[in-house]
Parts: sequence; structure tokens; C-alpha cells
Amino acid sequence: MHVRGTVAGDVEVRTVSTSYGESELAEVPVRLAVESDHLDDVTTTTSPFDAAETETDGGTLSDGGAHAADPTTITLWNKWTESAELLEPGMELLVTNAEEDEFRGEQQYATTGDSYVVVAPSFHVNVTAIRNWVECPRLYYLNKLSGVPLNYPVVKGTLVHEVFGDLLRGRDLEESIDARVEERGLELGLLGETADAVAEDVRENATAIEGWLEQGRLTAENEETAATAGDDSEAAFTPAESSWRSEQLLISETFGIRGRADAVRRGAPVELKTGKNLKKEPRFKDKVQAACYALLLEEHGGDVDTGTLLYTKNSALDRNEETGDLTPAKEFSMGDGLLKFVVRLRNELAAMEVSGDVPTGYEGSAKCEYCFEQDTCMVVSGRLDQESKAGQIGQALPAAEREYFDRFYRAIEAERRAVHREFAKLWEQDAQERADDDRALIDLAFLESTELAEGRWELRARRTGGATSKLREGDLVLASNGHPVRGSAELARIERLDEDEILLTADEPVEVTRLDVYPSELTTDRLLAALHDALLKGDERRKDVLFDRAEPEFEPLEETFIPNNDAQDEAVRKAVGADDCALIHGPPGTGKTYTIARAIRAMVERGERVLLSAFTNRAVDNALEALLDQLDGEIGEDSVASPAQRNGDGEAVDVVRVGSESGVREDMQPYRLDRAGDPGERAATLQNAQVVAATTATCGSRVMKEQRFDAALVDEAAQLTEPGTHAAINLADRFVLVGDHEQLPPVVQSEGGTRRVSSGANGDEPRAADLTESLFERLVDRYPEAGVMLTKQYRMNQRIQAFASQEFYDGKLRPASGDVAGRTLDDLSGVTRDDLPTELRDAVTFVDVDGDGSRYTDSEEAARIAEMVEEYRAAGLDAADIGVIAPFRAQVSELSKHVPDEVAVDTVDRFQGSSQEVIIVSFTATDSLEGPIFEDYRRINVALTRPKRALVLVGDANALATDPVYSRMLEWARR
DNA sequence: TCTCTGCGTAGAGGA
Repeated sequence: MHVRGTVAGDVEVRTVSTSYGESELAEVPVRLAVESDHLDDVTTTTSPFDAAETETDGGTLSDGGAHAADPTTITLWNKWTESAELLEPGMELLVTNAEEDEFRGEQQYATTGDSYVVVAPSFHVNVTAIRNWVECPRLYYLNKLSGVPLNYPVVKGTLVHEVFGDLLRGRDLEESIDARVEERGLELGLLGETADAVAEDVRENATAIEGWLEQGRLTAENEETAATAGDDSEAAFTPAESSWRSEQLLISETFGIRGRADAVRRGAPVELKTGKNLKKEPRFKDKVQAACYALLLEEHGGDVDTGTLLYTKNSALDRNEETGDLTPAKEFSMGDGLLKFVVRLRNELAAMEVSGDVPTGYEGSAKCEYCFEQDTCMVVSGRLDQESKAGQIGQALPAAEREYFDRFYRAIEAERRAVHREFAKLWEQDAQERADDDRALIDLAFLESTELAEGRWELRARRTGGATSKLREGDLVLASNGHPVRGSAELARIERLDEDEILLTADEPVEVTRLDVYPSELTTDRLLAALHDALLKGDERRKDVLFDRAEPEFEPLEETFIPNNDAQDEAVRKAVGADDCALIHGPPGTGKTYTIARAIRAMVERGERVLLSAFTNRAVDNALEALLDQLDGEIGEDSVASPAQRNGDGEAVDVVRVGSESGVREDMQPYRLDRAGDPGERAATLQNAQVVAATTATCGSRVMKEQRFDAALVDEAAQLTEPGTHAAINLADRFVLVGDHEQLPPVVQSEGGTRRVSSGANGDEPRAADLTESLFERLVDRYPEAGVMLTKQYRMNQRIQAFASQEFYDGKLRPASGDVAGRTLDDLSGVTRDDLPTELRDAVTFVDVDGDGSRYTDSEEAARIAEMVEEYRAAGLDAADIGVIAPFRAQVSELSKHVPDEVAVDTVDRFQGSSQEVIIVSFTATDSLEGPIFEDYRRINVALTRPKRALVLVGDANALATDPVYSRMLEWARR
């Protein structure tokens, strides 16, 4: 029986005498969430994050007599008391194979010899984290903080692993080596390596594996012969046909562990290590890693008692004495004790993460004097004034900086936990809930799987419903035959996502019927590294400005850059002349992208190297497009071969876009840096580029972190968290932030559903608020003189802009010209306003619709809007010139059913950054304006400032009148 | 049930 619940009080550990002698036990008061013989039956679970809520709800108990409010005692015996000591009230606990017992009329539970105790099982830890943790908990923390920089041993290790996988899938060795080295051209080039030298190095390691596999082939054939007793089939053996498989992603809902095994042979894990180990035994951390995979495999139905470690460099040195065979392999047996030890390690790590603590190193037994990272550890400890087993060196950062670090560290870790919660939903929600949440595509009809030349597979499935999801081409997903964790599942990439069909690639075939979003910690990892770099590696002058110790300084420039717009001109002068930073506040339609482009051109003309960044790919591509326009008018066909643009003097400017193929817009692909190719040539392309454009997330990548720039320009900076902004500006000597803090702020996952555990270690998280104020906004408030506000807008008719200008920009926003102020639908060819119903002839119209009373949709508004769209079209307007926006996604899909496909229908949030001739807003609120979506007035600002010539507001006037801002809006629209 | 974009996933190795 498995018991699961939430710790409801303090844990007591004591020693008792039993018939076996002295034993330790811990009695844990637990509020049971669910109990069951099979985890598959678990339908409701409680995550440690919303424990507080569960408590007030009274919890759920399945055993009869007790009151919901009474905790049940679970006794954890012997070694499991170590895990018991980690428990805090509010944490979740799972005990497998527990024994049920009645004591003084109360139901109790206790561990048995077959039990595992899992602390915070919803927090799934990855295998590498456990491997680092066993080496030293502090090392785990340091790794998390700064990431692994680009270095040759790591890249080589990765290559050898890829070749190993290819060999297992039956690919030719030489072909694999060439292809894999080519794929990593950029990284290798940045490391100063040549393709030939690397290929030789990889070959040396891979040959040993190949030799060993050859031996395996013989063994497997023997076994096969023995098994089939007399069947002398001579079918050729290939690894792919044997009981091998490569790179298997494994997720355990019981143990809260996930990871990717290098290979699995006859159900047992095989780990490849590119290096040597001359000792008799495998390294302990390697064993722990293999044991993690063994646990994962056991949950997937295996019974694992051995693990294999392959040390590639051992072959030549270490021949089997009897046979003379090459033996890079070390097999070892995995007992119960090791597996339980691994779970206890995992519990230490999970408990630390859930409570948000920082390891000191004392948790483990490693000796600091042998540690590679001793110096780093001491420096970090010293700078952040952290307790550490290695000790501290250097001077602590000023208190304000340490406080900043701690605050953002906690906020980022809260985001990490939000990602983990998403992960837990893979098994905590059923298929339909996942689909309703747009996190999965279900009920697919599997079509076929085809093996590709390099041994990977292409999977095809047909979509049966018209369901939407957030899945997009290029995304990594869990492709399963029904359940992403319990069924057979592969990590796959979406190659094509059509209306009716889906094409995926994966390492192994799966009969796909369901796709789930695969949550990733990558972004949080990069935010943390950016925070670390900004504070611990950051330039002192930069930090003086960030921490209020020095005013930004400017070089006074006389030049005129933009003659017909003083504010834009001043903005460019500030950007170009900034010694530290400049801030450009650009309300809707004020030409901030043009201004950025002009500033970059000016910098490039001065011989500077410039980074252009933004949070979204769309914003990066928009800004890049404006720059290319500036440099050369337009992108010519011939630029495909050589993506260089001319600057003002007719010299070529090398512009490179760094990003994934699926992220970069089609027309910017010619500028995209392909990572594959000749190392020297790839590296030169990036390093010689005068302008590099990439999202802030990409700026945090290993490759980009090797780059340095004179200036970084960050567009849409008000949508970025502070650490997100650091990721870009860390790479440059000075920075320019461009944005509008009166529009939508960064999206933060941990803000919403997260609740603090009732009485945990630190009582003041999550701190999502710290992430929702952008660095842009903070600096604009702090250093108004470093900023310029653009005030002439080139988008909206005067009547349309009036409300936003008054409400959000102190009336400063003005039409750039009489033409802009007076633009109407009549200016569009083929459109006659007089053909419209009277109510739609004005630039701004309010249409009162009572609404159907449902919460996130409104069919009446949708129907009325569909009529209006037809009325506009009847007056000659192109459907593609109309945009419809709504606050809720549900209403967006409702609206999509009512209007022609050419009409752009989207949420307010996703419409930010674009504009249309006509915008119709569907408020989707009846009677009242309840719900957080309406509370952020910046959302109205975005909605109302999208149109150029006509704006129609559709909603329930009674509901809108309940809020002062919406009420003023109503007054303006009805005027 | 509020809004939702990023990212080469996790793991690659040094003594």
C-alpha cells in the first residue's frame, strides 16, 4: 500500500528497543491525501505548494473513522529517519509499500523493508542534479548558479555520446563522427578547434565503444542461439535489433526523478563516460547516476540489479587478462541499499529546493581540498557572505547587492517550482484536463513511423478534433501512446503541425496518440546564471549605476540623427552618447523601433559592435527588419548568399541573427547563423558580425556568453524581468533599454496559483512581484534624466489616441502630423465610410451588448462582432485589415468560430506590438468586472492603442461602469 | 481556469 499526504506537524525522531536491537524511528503526523494499492489509482494529489489551501479545505481522508482534521501517524524506521529529519509542516510525503496498523483505535502506517520514503514527490529532480549533489551539495548549488561554460572536454563528451547513440541505432561510425562534428561547428570553432582534430579525438573514444559493442554482438548472438535452442538463423546482428536502446527519457512519478539514460541494455542502464577510470570500481557518483536510472527503469516495469559504466579511455590500457579483449566496461551490481541511498539523496535535494534554502557543503562528506571548484566555491561564499564548508575569500558584496541577489534568487526559484508543478501535472491531471488546459493534444490517430537514414524515426499522426494547444512547430514534446509517464513515451520534436496532421521526429518509434508540452527549466537556469554574472562578474561602474551609487553619464553629441522628430533625435543622441545606459520610453506608435535602428546604424558607423535583443523572437525580428531597412532600403535576393547590408558609406555591415530555425521569422532566415559547418568559418561569421540579434534567452546561451559588445540595445524592455535584461546587457559595455512600462509587464508563472506552505522555513515567498517590475521601469523612475520619452505617434487617429494619452501618458502623446490625426477609413482604397451603419462611422464607437453571463466567453458579443465584421467588409474593407481582441483565450477561440479566417483574432497580450486599421475589442464581462485580467489597466492601454483608423468597443456598459478607469473609457467612447 | 514566450531536452567533463 502506498500512503501519500502532507506533513501536518513536527517530526520526532527517537531510539527504541526492538527484538532486533536498537532501532531509530520517526513519527510523522500526516494529513492523508490519498491511499491506494496502486499509484495508477491515485486521482487527487496535493502538491507541497498548495498545502495551505488543502489544510483549510480539511483535506481528504479515505480511512473511515478518523476526522478529516486529525493527522495520521506514519512511522519511518531506521535509515528513513534521515529523510524524516528533512520534513517540515506543509511538505508532501509518499511512503511506498507501507504497512497498515491499528493503534488505540487509530489507523497508523509504517515503513516496511520494501518501502521507499519520498519527500516532496511532486518535485521531480533530474539525475544530473543528484549526481552533482552526491559529489557535494554545494557543488550542485554552484553549478545551478553559473551553469557550465563552453569548454572543449564537455563538447567532446557530448559528441562522443551522440556518436555512441548513433552506433546503437545502427549508423556507420565514420559517417556519424563526420555528421556530429559538423553539427557542432560553431561551438568547436569558438573553442579554436578544427574539424579534423576533433574527429580524430572523438574517433579515439568511439572506437573503444565500437569494439566493445562488437563483443556484445557476439555475446548477444550466443544468447540468442541458446534461447532459441537449435534455431541457427544467420540473420545479421545490429545493435538496433538487439535488446539495446539509446537515450531513453525516463520519468518517475513515485520517486520524483527524471532523466535520460545514455543506453539501456536488456532493461539495465548503461552509462558512458568519456574519460578514464583505472580503478577497479566505477566512481561513486557514476554508480549513483546509474542507480537513478535503475530506479526509473524499475518503475517502468523492469527489475534491475546491474549497471554498466563505459569508460572510453580505458580500452587501450585495460585488457581483460584472460581473453585480451578490450574492456572499457565496468559492471556492478545494484543492491537495495544503493537504491534506497539514492532516494535519500534525492530527498535531501528536494527538501532543500522546496524550502528554498542554500546548501553549505556540510550536508555532504566531500573533502574541499580535493574539489575542483574549491576556489569558485570560496569566492562565491565570500562575495555573497554565505556559510560554506570551503570557507570564504574576498570581500562581501555591499549589503544592497546581496539583498538584491537573495530577492531575485528566491523569485527565480519560485519560477523553477512553477515549472516543476507543470511537470507534476503530467500525471496529476487526466488527459482531458491537460487538453482543456491547452497543454496537450489528445485523441490523435496514429498513422505511421518511418526509420530515417541516421537511425532516428519520423512519426506521423492525424488530429481528430479541432482542438488548439500551445504546441508549436519546433517544440519539444512528450509523444506517447496514451500517457506521457505511464505509457510508452518518447521525447520528440514537432517538425510540422498542420491543421489535420502532425509530423514528429524521435529516437525510437512510438504509436503516438497524444502529445504533451515538455516543461523546461532552461529559462530559469539562464535567468539564474544572468543574475550571478551581473553581480559576481559584473563591472563595478555598471553596478554603481544599477545600485543607485552613480548617475548615468553621457557624452554630449552635436550631431543630428533624425531631423524631423526632436524626441527621436534626442533619443538617438542619448543612446549613442551614453557612457553607461540610456532609456527610451516609446508609447504606442511612436517609432521606437525606427529609433533603435537609427541608433544602431550610428554606432556601427563609429566602428562599434552592437547586440540587438528583446524578449520575443517577434520583437527581435521586427527590430532587425527596421535596421536592415535603414542599412540598405530593403533585403535583396542576392543578400541570401551573403547577409551583409550597406551602411551609409556604402560599406558592408555584417548582420547575424542567432536563434533556432523555428523561432526566426521566414524573411530573416538568410541572416540566421547556422551552427553547423566548418568550425573556423562558423566562428568567424559570428565573431566578425558587427550586429548580432538574438532573444534575451539566447543571450544566456553558452555560445552567446562568449561574445562581447560595445553596446546592447534591448527592445520591448518593459516586458523583461530584471534578470532577463541582465542576460543581454551582461554582454555589453553599455546598454540602451527601449520600451513602455504603461504596456504589459513580464509574464511570471509563479505569481498566480502559488501559495506558500503554511509554516515553512522562510515565510515570505513567492516574490513574483520582484520579477514583474522590469529593470526598464525601475531605471526610468530612478534616472528620469537618462531617458527620453517619444511623444509623436504615427499610428492612431486623434480621436482614438486621446483616451490613452490622457489616461496613461499625462496627455503627452500627440499625433505626429495632421495626416495621422485625421486618418479615417475613407483613406483606404475601395472603402466608403458612408456605406457603414451610422454607429460604425466614427473613429471610436461603443456597442452595448448585455452578454450571455458566462465567465470567460460571450457568445452574444461574438455574434454581434461577426455582424460588424460583415458590415465593414460590405463597406469595402479587407478582412485582413480587421483585428479582434479579447482578454480571454476562451473568447478568442469563440470569436474565431464566428469571423472569417483572414481576420486576426487574438488575446490582448498577444496583440501587443502590432496594429491594424480597425480593431474590435470584446470585453467579455457581464454585470461586473471580476477577475485579475481586468485589474491591470495596462491591458486596456494595449487594447485601445492597436487601431489606426477605427476602434469599436463591445461590452456590457453596466459592467464597465463599475470601475473608474473603464467608466472614463466608456464616457470617452460614447462622446 | 487570467494573461503566456523562451529555450538544443539533460547531460556533456575536468582531477
